Amino acid sequence: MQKCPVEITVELIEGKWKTELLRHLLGGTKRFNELRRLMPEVTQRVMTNQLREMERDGLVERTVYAEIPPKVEYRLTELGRSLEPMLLEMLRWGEAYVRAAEAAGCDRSRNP
Amino acid sequence: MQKCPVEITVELIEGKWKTELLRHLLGGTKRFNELRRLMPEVTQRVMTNQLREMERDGLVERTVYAEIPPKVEYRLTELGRSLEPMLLEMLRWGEAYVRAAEAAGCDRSRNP
DNA sequence: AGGAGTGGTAACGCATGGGTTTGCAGGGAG
DNA sequence: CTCCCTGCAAACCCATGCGTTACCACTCCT
Repeated sequence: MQKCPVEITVELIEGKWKTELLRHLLGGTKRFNELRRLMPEVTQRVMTNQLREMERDGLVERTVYAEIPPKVEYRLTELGRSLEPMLLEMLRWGEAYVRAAEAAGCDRSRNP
Repeated sequence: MQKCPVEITVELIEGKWKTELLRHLLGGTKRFNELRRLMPEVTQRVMTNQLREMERDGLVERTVYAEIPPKVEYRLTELGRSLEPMLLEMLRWGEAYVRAAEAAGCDRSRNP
C-alpha cells in the first residue's frame, strides 16, 4: 500500500533543524559556516546531516568550490523553493494555534 | 528565544501515525477499536499514545461513556478541524513532489 | 465454563536521531 | 612556528519513539 503524500511531506521537513534551515535558505544561497553562524546551537555534524538529507531528498543543492580555504554553498532547488507557500500556510496555522493555546490558558509546555 | 510556529506545527503532526489518524478523524468521530480496525498495523499501545498526545495538544477530544463494554469516542476539536486546509496544502505539495521525484527517475527509497 | 469484545496499563527491548569530542588537510596571517 | 579558517568524518554516548508481549476488568453469548 502506498504512503500518503502528507506523510511524505512531513518526513521531508521533520528533522530537528530543517525548518529553520529552510527559512534561512529561502533567503538565498548560503555557505556552510554562514549557516552555522546563523544557528550556533547546531553542531557541525548535525548540520551536515540535515543538509545532506535535504540534498538526498532533492530539496537542496550543494556546490563545492575547489578553493583554499574550502568553499561550499547550499541553495534550494526548484523543488525546495516550491515549499514556500506551504510553509507559509503552516506558519499561519502555527501562529493561530499558539494564540488559541494561550487564550485557553493552557501551558502546553513539554516539561511536566 | 521563541520557537518558530512552523516548527510547532510540525511537532504536532510528526508522530508516526498522526497524519493517518487525522485523516480518519476528519471523516468524523470514531471509537477506539474502530480506529484500530482502520489501521491494523498500529499497536494498541502506540495508538493510545498518539491519541493521548493529540489530546494533550488540544487537537483531539476524548469522551468516555460509562457503559459495559466500555465505549470511548475520539473526535477532532475545533483546533483539530482547522488543520484541514493546511493538510490539503501539504497533500498537494506531496503529490507534486512524488511526481517530480519519479519524473527525475530518482528512486529516493531509504534502503541503500 | 469458556470465549469474545471493550479500552486500557505495565515491563521490557531496540533502532534511530541527535549531541560530544577529536582529528585532518592545506594555506594565510600573526 | 604556531594558530586560524574552511568543511568534513569517525567513534562514541544517550534519550526518545516505537514495537512486543502480557495482563486486567466486566459482561454477554454460546
